[in-house]
Amino acid sequence: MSPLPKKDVPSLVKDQRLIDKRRAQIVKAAVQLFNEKGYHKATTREVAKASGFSIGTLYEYIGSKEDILYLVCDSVYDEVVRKWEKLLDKELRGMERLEQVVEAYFRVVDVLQDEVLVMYQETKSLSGDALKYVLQKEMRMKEMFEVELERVREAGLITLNDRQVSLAAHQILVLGQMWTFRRWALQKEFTIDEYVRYQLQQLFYGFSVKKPAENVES
Amino acid sequence: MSPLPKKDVPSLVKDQRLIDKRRAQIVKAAVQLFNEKGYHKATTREVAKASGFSIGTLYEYIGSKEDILYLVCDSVYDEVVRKWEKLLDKELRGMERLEQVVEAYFRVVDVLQDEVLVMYQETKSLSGDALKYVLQKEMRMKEMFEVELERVREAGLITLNDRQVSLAAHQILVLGQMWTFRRWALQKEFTIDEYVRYQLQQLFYGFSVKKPAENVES
Amino acid sequence: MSPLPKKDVPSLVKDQRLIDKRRAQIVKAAVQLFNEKGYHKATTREVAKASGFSIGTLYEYIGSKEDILYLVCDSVYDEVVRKWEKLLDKELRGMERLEQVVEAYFRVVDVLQDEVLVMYQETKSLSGDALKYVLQKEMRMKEMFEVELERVREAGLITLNDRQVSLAAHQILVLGQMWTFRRWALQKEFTIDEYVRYQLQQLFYGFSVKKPAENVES
Amino acid sequence: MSPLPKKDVPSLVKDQRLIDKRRAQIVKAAVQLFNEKGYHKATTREVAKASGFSIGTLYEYIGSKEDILYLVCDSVYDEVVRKWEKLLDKELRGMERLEQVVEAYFRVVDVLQDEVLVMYQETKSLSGDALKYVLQKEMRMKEMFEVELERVREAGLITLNDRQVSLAAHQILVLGQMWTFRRWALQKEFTIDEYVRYQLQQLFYGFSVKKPAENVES
DNA sequence: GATGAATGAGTATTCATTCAT
DNA sequence: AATGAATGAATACTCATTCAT
Repeated sequence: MSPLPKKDVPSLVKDQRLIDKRRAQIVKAAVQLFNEKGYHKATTREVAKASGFSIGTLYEYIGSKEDILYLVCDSVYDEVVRKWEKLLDKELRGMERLEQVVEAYFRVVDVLQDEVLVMYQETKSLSGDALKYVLQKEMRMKEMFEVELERVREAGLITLNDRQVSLAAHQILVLGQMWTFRRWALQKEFTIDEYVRYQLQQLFYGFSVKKPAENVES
Repeated sequence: MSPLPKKDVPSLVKDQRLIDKRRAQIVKAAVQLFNEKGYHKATTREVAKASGFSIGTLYEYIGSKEDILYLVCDSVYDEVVRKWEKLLDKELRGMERLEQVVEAYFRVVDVLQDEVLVMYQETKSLSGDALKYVLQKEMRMKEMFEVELERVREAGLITLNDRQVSLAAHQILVLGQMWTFRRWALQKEFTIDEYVRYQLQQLFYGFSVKKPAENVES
Repeated sequence: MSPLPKKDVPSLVKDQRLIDKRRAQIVKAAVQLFNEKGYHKATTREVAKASGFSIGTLYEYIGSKEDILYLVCDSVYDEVVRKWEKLLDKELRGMERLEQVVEAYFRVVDVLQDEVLVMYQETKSLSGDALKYVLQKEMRMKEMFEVELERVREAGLITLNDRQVSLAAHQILVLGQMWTFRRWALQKEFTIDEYVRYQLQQLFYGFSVKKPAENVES
Repeated sequence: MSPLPKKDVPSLVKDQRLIDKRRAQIVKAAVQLFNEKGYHKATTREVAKASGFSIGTLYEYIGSKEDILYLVCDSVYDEVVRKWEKLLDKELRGMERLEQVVEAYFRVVDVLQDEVLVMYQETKSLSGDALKYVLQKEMRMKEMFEVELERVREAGLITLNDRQVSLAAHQILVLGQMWTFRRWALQKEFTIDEYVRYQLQQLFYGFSVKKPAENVES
């Protein structure tokens, strides 16, 4: 898929190599900080310090505090997708492929917990273009699940209509995020392995209703 | 169920009737404001003004800005439960009962969208006791769903183990909240009626897998 | 001596008997409060509460917070003088009379420690007329000592010129106050009895220089 | 004598040279301001403005308003001692030495009137450690006088017991401060030269009682 | 490119005072 | 006379951002 356009984050520095390096430092520091205290309570000074340079230098690589948040959200998305694709075995087909796609996503979220949580909870603090771009990435991810669901539907393995497929794609996305934003409860009850197993079961078979009452969807 | 303990919010005013009235005004104003700009960007002066009184008066009824957020979260929970219980038809049994419980919850969330969204997104900004009390209320709601699920399980209508029941309860809760925090996408695609129908379908029957691959849970 | 004019403190209440009673309550409460936290850190609400009535009632008897301080300073002075005069034995004459006058003053200060300390430390927070009236009372007290000193000088018992007499009167006044404002140190080292004894000795005989070097005052 | 420990006043600025310079500005401005309106009525913005920089800059060099007061008290003490020591002629001995010590102290107080007055009147507004450290400096000064008094006593020039020496040291300290806190009266009546002369006379010889009545101290 | 001192608009909170009941 | 709810000016302190070195 074609990479989505990114919001332009201004920098006073010319060397693109350096910009990338410094911004990686910033994102790493910011993720940790935002996790601990939240975006609003973290100060730019703290981000600079945690990034390993001065406040002045920080502002050589960003235009505003919000840019930091944008960089975080943007790069978290990229990393999730990168790691996720790495996990996929291209050979699988059918339900197994779908299972694998979902499981891999959940496992990446587990590994990038802090990152995903921050992106998830603070995205709403973005404004204007930044928000637009990040939501586009959200939608792009959702579409990836949609594509997979359509594939199994075309193979005749599931019987969902278009709208149900779309909703299911949202659902998968949210169930991954849920592993982070409800971790205060879920991670006391379940390991990631259990979470993957039970959620797959739930997604595929629901409550395992024994004697289907009337089918809700005619 | 016994009402959960509440955090003590200090007030300089003695008349409890008046306190309740003013705090209701505050909560109403705060919900709207926090929805528009978020908890952190809303100022106490704005809350006071939107509540219809001066900043000084606001502080006669709360001890700190965080108290406002606590009042919002606490009262939203109470209102959700109150409205929800009102919708329930006590006559129903079995899967129909469960269906109704979930549907009623989704519909209440739809009606109280702004309130639920604020509670949902800003709870994390609470600290100390306030956070503890609000999370207790979250857990209490989850337990309500758990009880319903156990009931149908005991009736032999579904085949989930204890942990799956717990997870499913979390899930129902989150699917309600999801209707608010993804409304930017979902509410463009679905009406609340559709959302209810599809999510019930999904919860009960999953993807309607045609030829069950190997069952994930042995 | 003719009573000095007092600053007019406005009251909405007509009954002078009641005014006096309430103001006595206010002064008593204020002295304690100002001692604990100082005039600026004590709030009018606290004064009202400690006085035994509401903030509204407080303002029926005073016009402003500063009036409270004025009432305190004014009444402390009056009480010091009243108690002091009570202690004096009118029969004494000469140095014994002077000794007694000073000793009685020190002892009254000791009894009214909290009151004197507040008056002493917070007088400077008064403004305009209030300050003027209180300083007049200070001067009046100083003059009382001056009169006594002049009396013994006229009896030929001491050899001080007019200016020295005036300074000595200031000194006596300050030595009394010093017992309160340095109590954190003095009252660990001395009892009031000792303080009286040593200060009288010092006032009358100085350092007990053995072989008077050249006399400083020709 | 070993310098007393100082309370740590936090600064966001790293250059110690600059910190010292800016704090000197702050102290100078604060002394003037506190003299005019008192510590409580002076605002931090006023201090900043009078210091020649913005409120933000002020807070780069202090942690709280109280720190300003602490800096004032602390530096006033240091300056008094510094200036005082400069005035002392190390050659003098005996009563002349004592006379000189006291006189020099009074003269320094006269020069640093505003500073001493502020320190004197506002010290009580300090809390916790700050107060502790400032009172330690007070005690240190008192001990300096004590040492001098003991020296002349050992030379057999005066006949005071240990406790009288201690009290006399307090007294000298207070007589210096008195020149500032009663300046509204004293400085109308006396020049500093007169004040020095009369107070020395008083300290050394008391009221010049002609025919010692009974000696107070046996 | 890096630094960090300077800036000042912005914000939560307090508290003396008023006034309707 | 007494009450206490309402008011809003005032104030300490923060922090994103700039810019001279």
